[in-house]
Amino acid sequence: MASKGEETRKRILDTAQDMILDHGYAGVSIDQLIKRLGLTKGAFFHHFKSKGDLARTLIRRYADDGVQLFKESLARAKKLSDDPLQQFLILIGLYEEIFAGLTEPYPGCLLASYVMEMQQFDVETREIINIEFYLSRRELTKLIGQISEKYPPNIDIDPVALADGFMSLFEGAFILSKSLGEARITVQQIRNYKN
Amino acid sequence: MASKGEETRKRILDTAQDMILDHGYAGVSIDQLIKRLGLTKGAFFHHFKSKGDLARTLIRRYADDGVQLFKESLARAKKLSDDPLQQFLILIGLYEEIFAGLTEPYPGCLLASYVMEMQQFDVETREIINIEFYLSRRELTKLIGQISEKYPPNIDIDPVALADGFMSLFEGAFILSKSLGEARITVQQIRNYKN
DNA sequence: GTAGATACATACCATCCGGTATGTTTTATG
DNA sequence: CATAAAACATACCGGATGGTATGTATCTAC
Repeated sequence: MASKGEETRKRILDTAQDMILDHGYAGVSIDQLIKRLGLTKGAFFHHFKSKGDLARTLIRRYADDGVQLFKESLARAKKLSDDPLQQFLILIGLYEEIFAGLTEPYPGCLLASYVMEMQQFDVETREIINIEFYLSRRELTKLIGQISEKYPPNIDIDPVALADGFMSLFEGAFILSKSLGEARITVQQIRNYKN
Repeated sequence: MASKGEETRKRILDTAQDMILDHGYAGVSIDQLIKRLGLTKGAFFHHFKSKGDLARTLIRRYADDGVQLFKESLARAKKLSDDPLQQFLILIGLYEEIFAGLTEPYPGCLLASYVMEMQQFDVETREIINIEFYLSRRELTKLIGQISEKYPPNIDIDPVALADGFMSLFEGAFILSKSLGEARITVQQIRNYKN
């Protein structure tokens, strides 16, 4: 079992993430955060040496979780099919499942949230964001490349642009869903787009 | 010609928008803003009665400009063709032109920026954002509906979902372009998606 | 030209902010 | 059970923040 300290640290991270997705990073003060947690300044600064440290830790965790989820999902997809197109469709299906299971107050993407106030963060934090996007792009491009090799499209395509398009659709859906309430359909819509 | 006061007011709005797109709304203080403008507190609070007033005015202007641009572009498209599909493609082309003309430090969308710290704003400000998205969705849905009537698709589609998909792609492209530098290709990519 | 409105500047304030110094309690370990 | 480290609490600080009160210059209209 996790020690008391680690548990508190996790609680801080979780609550901070919730609040940042609603108010933005600069819009969340440490005072507000610890008040909601029922903690004190001493407790917070015992776990994080600054607010920027919290921001870095938070986005690193988010990015790492995202990478792991992608790896696991891709592994599952590869186990279920040898065909790259089928793998891609399964992959999307798995993500669809996850987002369909989420309750109404739609969370949003922490990466996008950070990007919107990029200049607020130090270089290291910004680097984490960039790496995450480049990584996603690379993996998606690889998959799409495999698909277009096996199923030569009638029009010539740019796998990188297609990967970007997919990611854009993904991130944009978060924005819409937040302002309109629900847009999970969009994720499902992607499947129609593929051919 | 605009009076001196109106000019200053416009300068405040323009500079504020620039700064908010880089630092987020909460990340921009009035002190920082007026310092960059070479103004004083008195000047600012003469033009806006609070920071929230600035936020509201700013997003209203942005939304109104967006609506007008859409109307003008659609009118131009309708003048150039009677076919709804062609109109849609021309419309996209016009937007593509605009974004292709922008210089490297990619601005971003103020609406998306606000959405990321939605709880920071009063109900009226949030309402402006919601209305803007609903309006865009309605207009796009109408257009797509006309297209699918004239060119019955081989799979049955949901015009609303397609409109959402388009908007998502649009908004998401802003995020990617901001974190990776350039993604205007994505806009062009949309054209391939249509058929 | 002068009265009033508009457009700014100056000085100030209460509160909040991130951060620190220092204390107290709890927990793990020998 | 003693002890030290870890986990938290309390109290405080300098500066930033949004906002106000009040003054002054500039412009406009009669």
